[in-house]
Amino acid sequence: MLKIGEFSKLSMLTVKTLRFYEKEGLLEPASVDAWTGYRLYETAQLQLAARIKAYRQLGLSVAQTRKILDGADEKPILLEHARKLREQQDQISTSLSIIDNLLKGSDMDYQVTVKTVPAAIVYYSEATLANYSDAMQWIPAQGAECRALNPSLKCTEPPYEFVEYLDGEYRDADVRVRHSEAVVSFGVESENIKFREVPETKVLSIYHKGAYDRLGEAYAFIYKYAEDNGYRVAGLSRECYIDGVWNKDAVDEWLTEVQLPVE
Amino acid sequence: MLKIGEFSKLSMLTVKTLRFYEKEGLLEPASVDAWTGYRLYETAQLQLAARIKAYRQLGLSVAQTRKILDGADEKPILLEHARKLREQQDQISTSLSIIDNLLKGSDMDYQVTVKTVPAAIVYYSEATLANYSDAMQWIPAQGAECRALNPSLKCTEPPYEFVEYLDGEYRDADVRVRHSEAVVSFGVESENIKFREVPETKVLSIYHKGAYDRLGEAYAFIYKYAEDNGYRVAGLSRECYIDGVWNKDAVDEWLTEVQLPVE
DNA sequence: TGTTGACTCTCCCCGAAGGGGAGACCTTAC
DNA sequence: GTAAGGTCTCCCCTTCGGGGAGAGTCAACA
Repeated sequence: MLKIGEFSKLSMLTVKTLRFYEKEGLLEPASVDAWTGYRLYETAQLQLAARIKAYRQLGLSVAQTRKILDGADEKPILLEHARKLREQQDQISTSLSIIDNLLKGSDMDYQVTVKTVPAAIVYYSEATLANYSDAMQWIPAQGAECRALNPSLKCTEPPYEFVEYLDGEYRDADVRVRHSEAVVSFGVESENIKFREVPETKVLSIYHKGAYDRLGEAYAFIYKYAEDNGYRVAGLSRECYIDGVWNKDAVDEWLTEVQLPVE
Repeated sequence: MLKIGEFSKLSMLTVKTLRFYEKEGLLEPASVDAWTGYRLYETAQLQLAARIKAYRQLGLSVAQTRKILDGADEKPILLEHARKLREQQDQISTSLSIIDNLLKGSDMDYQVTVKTVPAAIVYYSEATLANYSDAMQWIPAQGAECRALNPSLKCTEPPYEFVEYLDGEYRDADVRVRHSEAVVSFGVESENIKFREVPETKVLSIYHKGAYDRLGEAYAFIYKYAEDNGYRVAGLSRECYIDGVWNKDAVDEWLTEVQLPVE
């Protein structure tokens, strides 16, 4: 019979851990001295301790380990665990490549985050604009037309409004655009205004501060970022106007989010 | 000014998380209504929120993120974090390959664990034995000789005693062996008995229960295991006799640990 | 004007897997 | 006899928020 400290040295589990495993029902001492409360282990229990240690080293939780020791089939538990480990591996690879990029490209103007944008019902309209600055007149007109068609239709709170560039490539004239704005339900359509449901979308997101003439850099950055870090582009990029001429006087306080659907 | 719920939707951070980040000094609301206590955020803070989110998605802790936001150089923090991530990756790869092995080889008699055996001072002696069963006489004789040379020298508590097979290959006759036993200090040597310090050693460990005639399977298993899972053998394997004829009558209660130094 | 439902506030407890330490008891050696 | 070291239980601590209670606030609807 071994006292807990001796068993600890032989099993390479700390005393704290042994007491914890007893509390969790993983590894009970062979006997407990009724008078002193000392835990007493047998050498034969080293085998069980090693088995527990092996499972824990694989990353299985105490609860999963207990299930297996209690006689559950270990196969599904191991398969599930392997799946989670592979997920973690992917996650770590992505993180590593992002860190590499951060360390290399010292001029990191943009911070990329991954979001999942929820599904939404939107009204939308498409147009070909002679140049970008026309958008500032065109977009409000779409909202006005929709409200004229559907006087009682509410936009979502908070608002979610975005513009997509349908050309898929950069051009500085005759830009094909689609404007969408989230609303609470479907409504009456017209030649110009249609409704549809935009599904939940995983996007890379960056914020651009300042005037729109440098938005191109943001696009270049996010596309390069997606490519460098193994994301597959899965849709048209979106521009969301958060702060702009309607609420900020200073141009360099304008804030625009650029979203790129991925995977 | 946005209420916490609106800011939460735009930033894709939960309300709980925003309050937590405020408490941690990561992201303070632009203002707090003195009367109601409501937190109010500005749209411009979405940029900061995105930055924080980006760091957190890389796996940086809140404390590290705060350091960076407080102006610390992010380069060393990122490098250190990348190192940790790579470590995790290695760990996960190993776990995955072990799980694969477990799932394939359905007859897993042995549970392998990784241990780090602490350094120790040992007395040791080497011999060539005609066959394995001679060991049962030879080993106690070494202990007796050492005690004769060093009457007051104590063995460590718990005892650590092991045998290495110096031939590096299996043979069933004329086996070259080295017996070592950990003691508390160096002592007087003889022709036969020498002292040395065994360094700390990382080993794979398995327990073998029962008679010694099947120990070969344990060796086969642990060597194959090391090879399959990317460990590099870094020394001679060791046999530690835990339970045996000296304290157990039943042969199938004998317990022997086989250790294989790796990496 | 009242009500109702949706937000928001603070405060407290919870997890996973033990680590650290206090205060009390036990064993063993000199 | 005593001093050192081992062991006991009990409590708090870690990370990053999640869940919920109880109370106060806000906005829309009747």
